Amino acid sequence: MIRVLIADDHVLVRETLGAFVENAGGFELTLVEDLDAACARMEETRGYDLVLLDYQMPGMDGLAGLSRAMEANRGKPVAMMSGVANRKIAQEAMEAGAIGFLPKTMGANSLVNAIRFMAMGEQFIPVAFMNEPDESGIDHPLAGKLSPRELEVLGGLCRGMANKEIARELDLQEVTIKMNVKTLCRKLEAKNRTHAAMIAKEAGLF
Amino acid sequence: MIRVLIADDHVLVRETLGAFVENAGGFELTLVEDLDAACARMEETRGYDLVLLDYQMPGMDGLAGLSRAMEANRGKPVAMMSGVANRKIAQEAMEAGAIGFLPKTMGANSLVNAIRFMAMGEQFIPVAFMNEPDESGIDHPLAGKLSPRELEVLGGLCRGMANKEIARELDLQEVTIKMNVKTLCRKLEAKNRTHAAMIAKEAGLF
DNA sequence: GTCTCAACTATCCAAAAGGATATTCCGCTC
DNA sequence: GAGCGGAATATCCTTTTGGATAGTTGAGAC
Repeated sequence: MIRVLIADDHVLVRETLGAFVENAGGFELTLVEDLDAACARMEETRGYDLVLLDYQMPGMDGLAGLSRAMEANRGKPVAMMSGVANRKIAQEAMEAGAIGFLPKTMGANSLVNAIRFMAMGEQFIPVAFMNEPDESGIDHPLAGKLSPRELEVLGGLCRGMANKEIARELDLQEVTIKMNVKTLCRKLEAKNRTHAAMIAKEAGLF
Repeated sequence: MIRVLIADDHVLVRETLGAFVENAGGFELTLVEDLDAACARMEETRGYDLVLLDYQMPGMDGLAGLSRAMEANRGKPVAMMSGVANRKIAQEAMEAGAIGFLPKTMGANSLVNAIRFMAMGEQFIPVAFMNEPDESGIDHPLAGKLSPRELEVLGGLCRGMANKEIARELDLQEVTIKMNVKTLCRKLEAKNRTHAAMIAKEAGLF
């Protein structure tokens, strides 16, 4: 029997999740509704084979709650789950020592397998979740602020072109490119063209 | 019963893997030793719930064999496994449509779970595998060619610093930095400092 | 010891980049 | 049509880069 503790403040989630896992067989389940209760149960029982924490739940306070739970569970696997969290949060959770991260969009059957997986000490994150387009990048905080022309020039910078070359390519005068570069640097808060190019690259613009 | 086909040219791997999966229960296993045999079995049986292919096996020819197997299995899950492949290959395999990628370093128990997972159509790659340092980056075709000093200077470039600033930081003369930049550009085949910085960034050096 | 090589330094020069200001041209609004 | 703002241009100037050539130093090879 795999001993699992699930902590989620939504009754609905807790119950349906619990029912599904129970039904799959081989699990001894405990359900609680906040972090305090979860830690208390861990202390009592000297740790579960796997603890599943909702990312946003009374007492969690982001990843601080994760650390608390990991301590209470005596180093045995603790995973996070969330209906809204994005890839970035998942990665931070893993770096903080979580054994896995489950988006609630996951199919219930897959979820049972994931639980088995993590209970035996294997890290787990759904591949689809890791590959989904990074939301923070969709509305590039940069691209919106730059004119089309400036984007073209920035593209030239990223290819290591000189102002003169960019000017030829865009059929403009060199001075104009200089201007563009200057405003680019201002908008991107870059010290110079090289810095601007790096910022663009960092943001994944090119 | 989950119907699984495992194709690997090493008898040892095939047998131990097979024994382990068989032992876990719930699987109907078929073992073959090359891609041709695998495809033949898929055609005969109208597809397995999951097909596991060794990355280097007679008939595979890299990822070409994967495509062939996916077709033969009528769109049902096909995964790759390998004892030597790195992250890059794994990603390519996933992009080519593999349902998962298993390094042979994986624990046998985890492996059984992974098979269950993939058989129900969920993508799977071990997190530890994805997070391991990218081998292609260890011996950066670049890093090896550059002296430690040049790497420091390149770091400065990537932060958009002027020669003078880098010189102050490294406690050298500006002319020296100029030299370093010049040789950097030569070694990286860059047109100028901006280009050099972009190449470094592209290679993941900073 | 001498030789060699790499890293650093020194001067000098030309080109590119960066910055300031003013002008023209165009499309827009009022 | 007057007024306005953005994009492109022109002129002028300073700083930074890029490049060539040559001299110094220190470590290691012979």
